[in-house]
Amino acid sequence: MNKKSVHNTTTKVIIVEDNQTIREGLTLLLESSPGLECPASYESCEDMLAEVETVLPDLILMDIGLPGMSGIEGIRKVRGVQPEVLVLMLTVYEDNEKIFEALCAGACGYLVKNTKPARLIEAIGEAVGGGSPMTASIARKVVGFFSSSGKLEAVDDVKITDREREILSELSKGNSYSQVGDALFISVDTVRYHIRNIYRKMQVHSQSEAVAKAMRRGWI
Amino acid sequence: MNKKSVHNTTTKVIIVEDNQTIREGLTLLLESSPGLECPASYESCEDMLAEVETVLPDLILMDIGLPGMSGIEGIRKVRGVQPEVLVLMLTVYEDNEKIFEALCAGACGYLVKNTKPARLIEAIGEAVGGGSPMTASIARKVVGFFSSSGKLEAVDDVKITDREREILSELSKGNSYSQVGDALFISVDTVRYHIRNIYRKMQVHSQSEAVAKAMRRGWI
DNA sequence: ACCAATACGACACATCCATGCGGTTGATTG
DNA sequence: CAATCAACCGCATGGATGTGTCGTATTGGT
Repeated sequence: MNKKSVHNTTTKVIIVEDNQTIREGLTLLLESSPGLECPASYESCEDMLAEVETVLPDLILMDIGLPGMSGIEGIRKVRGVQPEVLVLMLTVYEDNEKIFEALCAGACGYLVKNTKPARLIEAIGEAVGGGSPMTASIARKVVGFFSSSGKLEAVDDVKITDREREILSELSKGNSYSQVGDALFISVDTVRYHIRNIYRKMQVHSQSEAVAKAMRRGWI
Repeated sequence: MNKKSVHNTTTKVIIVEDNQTIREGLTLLLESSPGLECPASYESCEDMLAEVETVLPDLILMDIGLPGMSGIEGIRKVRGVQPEVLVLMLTVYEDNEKIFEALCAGACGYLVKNTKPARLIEAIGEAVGGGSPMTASIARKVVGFFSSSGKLEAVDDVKITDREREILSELSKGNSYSQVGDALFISVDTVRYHIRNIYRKMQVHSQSEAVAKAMRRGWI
């Protein structure tokens, strides 16, 4: 929580958007909305980053396709110096890659540029209130990421036992067979036994391959 | 797209909820909403699964804490037989684990039980329309998952070279030193050389540990 | 011109791994 | 009760790995 927001009730929103028309339109919209103010707007992340520590915004409306530093990189940079600031993407990109890059970088919401003014104001309120505004289709993509990762790497019908998972986990920590045996209170030969079964089930022939595959499948 | 939904404009919503009062209240709400119908409701996943293939619902309102099979397991089961069906969670649980399990299992949205009737009806429309309705705080948790995974594992200042990354990648595919050498057109001993450097930089002493660590750091 | 970093190559050797074979025990399930 | 399965244990062996030490070549930077 920064000092400014304690002392006033308005939410400071700044804009990073290279298109001047859009930028000015947004500024007007924000300024005409009760509870919001727009103390500054920028046409590049570099400009924004130069001032962000004096302006201390509560929320940043961020474009992606910008001259110089991309909006994605801008998120990382600004959250490096102002970890509490909220970043709301407002862009034309609706492809998975951009969406996930932005969210991984720390954006708290993602809107597309044809969003109606009223919805945008509402979304800013949502973000400030602890939510993550997204368009319907983007929300579905985000949620869909989990159900696809739930399937993970189309597991070809193999199941691994708890014990085998433990063994793999120990191997991934760099333990040798005998160390794994000590850790799990079994003999080296039993470790071998389990690893044989793991290799057979996963159709691999080395520790590294087994560990890598297991990690991609979310087993360890 | 199932046959039924082609021939009528109403959305079939069924309910799985063990509390009779809530179940009946929801049924009334759905039936009184234009465009929605509620042909059936169940107090357990088992009951629902027995009829779902004849009822052919468009959407399922699903609780989690149920007698017998949990709602989470119910999602997996029902999507096994009806992959197109939408599942909207309606539960009291708001902890990360339940949320992510449900989404991984294939739920398309997640609401909590104190949701207002009007919002619930709206959410059903959103889900049918290709969205993923969630409460604000749950949306933030979902998005927060990405930003935390984006950080990966705090890297203790080490960098590996492109060549070293290639080597690790080959090892993770299960290739032996000589196979890696063949793949990258270098000798086995050079592979050894690179692996020595990798081990030194990462402070590990086995392939598995190196591969696991590299994957957690997003290097491969 | 020199230094540091990177990539490449070679030899040696103790240890570890992958895989073959053979077993026993207990719990679950048809 | 027989069958299955997970977990447990042992032994043998060729080949792979981890680590030591020694080189050369190229490249980018001060």
